[in-house]
Amino acid sequence: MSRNADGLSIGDVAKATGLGVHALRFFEREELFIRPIPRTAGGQRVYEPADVEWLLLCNRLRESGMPIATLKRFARLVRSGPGNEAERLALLEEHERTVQDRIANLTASLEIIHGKVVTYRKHVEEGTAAGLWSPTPSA
Amino acid sequence: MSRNADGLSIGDVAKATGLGVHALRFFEREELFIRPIPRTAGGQRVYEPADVEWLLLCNRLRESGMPIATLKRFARLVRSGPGNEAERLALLEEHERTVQDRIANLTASLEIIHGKVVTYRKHVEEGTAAGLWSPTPSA
DNA sequence: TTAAAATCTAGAGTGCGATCTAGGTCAAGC
DNA sequence: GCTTGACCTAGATCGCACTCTAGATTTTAA
Repeated sequence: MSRNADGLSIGDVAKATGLGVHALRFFEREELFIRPIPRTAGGQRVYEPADVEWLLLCNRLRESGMPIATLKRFARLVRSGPGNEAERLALLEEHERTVQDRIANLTASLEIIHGKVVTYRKHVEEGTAAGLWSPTPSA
Repeated sequence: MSRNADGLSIGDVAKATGLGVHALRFFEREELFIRPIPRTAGGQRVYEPADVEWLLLCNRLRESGMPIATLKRFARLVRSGPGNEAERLALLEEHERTVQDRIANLTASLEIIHGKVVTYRKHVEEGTAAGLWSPTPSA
């Protein structure tokens, strides 16, 4: 489908990134691309593979919890070209720390959840009730 | 603050759980407690320590991504008393898998982000530009 | 050539999870 | 007794990130 010679339609990009055409138009309105997306004579967007690559990174950043506002700052830095690499680095390092913290926090929660699972498993297998929640706490 | 003999005010519980009085009232409307919270003659909520313990677990479950709807199902199971431990276990096991997946996914994203960080760090230190995003992808 | 599928814009709507507002009532300390 | 701060209800509002609608236009395939 779509356009010749590396020209990708919005539908192609949606398929390649999992993002959905509405989301892609939303991304453009929010200035999350690293360049203005050109149009055909008829006004339809023409992407290229590098846009897809960028969107795949965006997906990773979003999945790892980066807010749109931060992604927008990063896109703006990239869009404005060479010379601000230290700023881009600082932004990515900050996000890296955030993700590390998030993983640590999730791991801590996981241990607690796993503890509950073990307790319930033992109870279900053996018929004891120690350590389980009862509907009337102390009263 | 508060009431005598283990009776905790909503403000006490807010402090103890970090949840905020609005959130606590919201939780009650949503039936996320494991028992009906009693009131003073004047109509003010009276919590006890076991409610705080429950809320701390709720915090862990929420932080680890459990939706309110699922938490509500879990609370309903606990509220309805002994006999459904196998269901509670199934719910917790399912959530445990979800959290494990989430950690794996975050870890994968972290590796990619770290790769970018390393690339940018090298660039900033050495002044090369290989592997960095430029504003006009291929054109 | 023409029908069907994809795309366009601007703007409204959705879902989640709180969070706040308004207009009071209750309770603790001086 | 009175002030001050905490608390009450019901319902509105918010922030985020999409997601969809409507109605028109463009593109592709038969």
